[in-house]
Amino acid sequence: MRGDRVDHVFAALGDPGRRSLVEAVAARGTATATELAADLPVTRQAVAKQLSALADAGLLRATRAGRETRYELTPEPLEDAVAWMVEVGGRWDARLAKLERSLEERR
Amino acid sequence: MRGDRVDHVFAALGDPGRRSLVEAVAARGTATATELAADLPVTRQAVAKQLSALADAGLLRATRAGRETRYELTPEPLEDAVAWMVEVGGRWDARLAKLERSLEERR
DNA sequence: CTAAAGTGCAACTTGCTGGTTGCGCATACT
DNA sequence: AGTATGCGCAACCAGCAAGTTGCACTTTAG
Repeated sequence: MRGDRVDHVFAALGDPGRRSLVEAVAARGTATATELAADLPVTRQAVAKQLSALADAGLLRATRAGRETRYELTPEPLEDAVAWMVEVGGRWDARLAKLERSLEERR
Repeated sequence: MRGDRVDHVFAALGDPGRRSLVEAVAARGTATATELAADLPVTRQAVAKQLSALADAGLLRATRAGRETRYELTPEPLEDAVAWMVEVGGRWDARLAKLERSLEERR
């Protein structure tokens, strides 16, 4: 069921640190834990844990290449989250309603 | 800053209980803490706390009428969250990119 | 006027979660 | 071969956040 997946997505995106990690990965296209940790005031393991959590939520995909593991964005779950938002808010907000229609066109 | 607001929104929606509260309020149009708590296995105060948190995030609006406080949905912050998602995922996902354009039209 | 309904505030408990440190293992460099 | 780099796992710590209980305050009802 999809509602379950949305749960994980929102939970994952709930943490500001994880959100900025998603942004960073999206900006670079691909990244490793040590790369990202270099620009952050936290340990590599902390970043690795968060990346792992994001991967569990389906937002990132991990690919091991040699001795490094590169992460890349998998934006499909974001669609589900967006769908939830426009579904809940669509009746109460004109712009969200418009997006809702725009989303349903493609179903 | 609006990114700050998005932070609060995602944090608020990160909790499954709060998300279902938002759904419940949206479904009823308007609701009070005791009303919602009646259908849940938690205390009224717990619900009240969550509603208060959602109100702080800007997702709900509280209106005191007599001895009861009714909450209603204010979906504007959802737009910001959607905007963040399509902005991050737009380059990697055709459907999100389409939504991004659809969103920018209205700016 | 008295009782009940509805709410808010505050203190306390508890489980989760993000972070750290300390390893051990695999892969690349020289 | 030997060293350095990168990663994952596990244990541990500290803070937060969700929930509960208890109480006081206001508004409606009888």
